[in-house]
Amino acid sequence: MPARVTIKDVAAQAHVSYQTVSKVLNNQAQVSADTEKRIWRAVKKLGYVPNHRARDLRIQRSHMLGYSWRPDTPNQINPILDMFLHSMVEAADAKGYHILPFPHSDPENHIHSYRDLIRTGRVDGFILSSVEYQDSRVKFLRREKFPFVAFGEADPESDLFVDVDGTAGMMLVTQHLIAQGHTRIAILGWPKTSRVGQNRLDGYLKAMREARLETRPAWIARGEGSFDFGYETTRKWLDARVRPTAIAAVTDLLAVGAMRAIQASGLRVGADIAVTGFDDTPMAQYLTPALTSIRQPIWQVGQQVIELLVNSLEQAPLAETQVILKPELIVRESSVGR
Amino acid sequence: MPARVTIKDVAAQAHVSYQTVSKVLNNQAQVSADTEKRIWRAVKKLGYVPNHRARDLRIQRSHMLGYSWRPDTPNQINPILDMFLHSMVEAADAKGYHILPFPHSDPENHIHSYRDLIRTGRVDGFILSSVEYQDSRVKFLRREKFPFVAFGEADPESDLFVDVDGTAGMMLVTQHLIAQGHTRIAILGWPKTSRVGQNRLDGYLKAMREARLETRPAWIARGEGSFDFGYETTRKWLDARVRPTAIAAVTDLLAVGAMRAIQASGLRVGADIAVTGFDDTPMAQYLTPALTSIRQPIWQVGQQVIELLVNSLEQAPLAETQVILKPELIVRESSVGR
DNA sequence: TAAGTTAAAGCGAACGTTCGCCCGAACGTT
DNA sequence: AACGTTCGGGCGAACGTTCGCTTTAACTTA
Repeated sequence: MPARVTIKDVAAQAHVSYQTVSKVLNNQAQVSADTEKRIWRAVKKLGYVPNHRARDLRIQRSHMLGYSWRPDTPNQINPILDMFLHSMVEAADAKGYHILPFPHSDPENHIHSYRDLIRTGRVDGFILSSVEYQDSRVKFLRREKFPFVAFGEADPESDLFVDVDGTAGMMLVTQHLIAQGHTRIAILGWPKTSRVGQNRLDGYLKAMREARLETRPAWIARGEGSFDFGYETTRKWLDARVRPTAIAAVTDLLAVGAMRAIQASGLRVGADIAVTGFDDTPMAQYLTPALTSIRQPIWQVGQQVIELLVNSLEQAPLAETQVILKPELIVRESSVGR
Repeated sequence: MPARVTIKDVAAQAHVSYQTVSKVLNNQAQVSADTEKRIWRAVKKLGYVPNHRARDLRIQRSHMLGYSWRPDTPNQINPILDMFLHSMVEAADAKGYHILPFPHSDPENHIHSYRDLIRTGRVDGFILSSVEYQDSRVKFLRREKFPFVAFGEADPESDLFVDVDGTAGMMLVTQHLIAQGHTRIAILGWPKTSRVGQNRLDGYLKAMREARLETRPAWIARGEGSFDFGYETTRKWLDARVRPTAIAAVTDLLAVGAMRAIQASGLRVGADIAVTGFDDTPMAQYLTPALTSIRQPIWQVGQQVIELLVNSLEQAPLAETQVILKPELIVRESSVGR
């Protein structure tokens, strides 16, 4: 490990006091063009880079943004994480910040991690994902007046957030099915406690209402977003006297379960019964038939989240405090060819 | 934001000098039981937590471990990232460290990011993944004598690394196919430049040799690990005069391509031609038929990587410097039922 | 010419720790 | 009684910055 080159080395090289070097570096300087030039030359020559540890201590900021994500249940991956994290890391880097991922413990000890990171001065702000109704993290951070941005609608009144319009997404899907001539459309949804699930369901309901189509309570299923729930529910629907001709799922995994159930009963997905997913998981395109789904603009979400957070940290004027992005419909074989 | 409570506040509360508090906190103390008790009580009462920024500056460490991963090519996800990162984050946390993910730029400017993180004192060490032959990062860090651990075999002579035995994995798969009665087994592999790809191919070759089965050059395909390559290559094999009865792929995605080609030509995967993948991507279990694959012990890799790195940073004795883990065969429908 | 104004750069202090050295008291030894 | 040891704890300094105040010199202005 080579000897560190500090601001004092640069100062010596340029024949000025080290504080003057600091001024030039943060260009808040009253400095003659000549000395400025000398200083920059010295910086270049010695390959000086400011030491973040010292800088952060002095200015009482860490330039770190905390992020923790929900650990996956064993068989469910988080297809979004990769791109989301990558997007945030890049956006943060461009603004001189870094992302600090930390363990997402159970809701009980949850707040602990947040509190500790604040107290130890590790982070300047947080990014929250999977925000639910009455989220304890939101409450805590708001109480502490500590900066954060949520991915997912937090409190419309006061908080910063970025969200993808799930209602619009589900409307897109439902309208697509209707355009294909379907009228008997069932939905595989999430529990009522899920904010995201509720939004998506609303989109389905709205599209159905606008098309003046009947929604049967029996065709609105709510459960966990698992393969099994999709499979079993679909089986029941297939066994019923009147079958739906299309099934819209709020998750790709649920859709896969539905597809399997349909295929197991000898019917063809797409031709006999249309199926759609949500999230456009990577596997969607590789299923047989390939799954129609809704793609979220995750990269943009990451960029926006960081933009909002950094601007608020640096007291920059916020053009907008709440960003709602539109998702995109990806039509594949599972919902056409009737 | 509540006023920070510093070590001096604790000292005042306990009626000692603040340096004494520091000693107690780092229990390198010559302190009477009485004062020690007083100090701890004060710490509790005030809810004191040491400020990491200041501590890190003083001791010249950051307790951060840098990690950057290869950004995904658009259609390929990194199913491993989620669990790997999570595993590392947890392991690091347990030892008082944090993971710092940073942008993985193109190989050219690549080293820049590493150098900057070192110079600015942001990190104490690095975790490298996707290590290839003649990896420039490895060369650089070795030259700088900066601590790092590789996921993937680096230099057996000198470096710390954790790897999953790809050769063993591919042997497992090949032997499984042989046990199912297959003798004409083809392999979908990666280019020669890929270290991982070479290891896996070796496993196939070894298993075939041990079983005294013939390996035809035409049945050893090498290309990028894409769906298309799997699809096209398989089509060619199917059109040939003599067909393989089983196809082992070094990637799930390649296997999916193969499955599609087989199904497109009216054959049944499993019953007519067996297919196996590698990595046990989450989608593997949801394909029809479900895909036999090899699961890597990613969680353990993450734990071991951190263990190695932290121990080497803290000069702790290293029980082992190079860890090779065995993968696990997951048998599903795509390779049975002949 | 004296006073006032401005530009350039220096200087001390502080951020919150840890580290190593020093000092005094108590104790035991010859 | 004088001397060495040990223990408990205090003190100054340092890590590498940034911040705000002060000083010096040069330039205006009346």
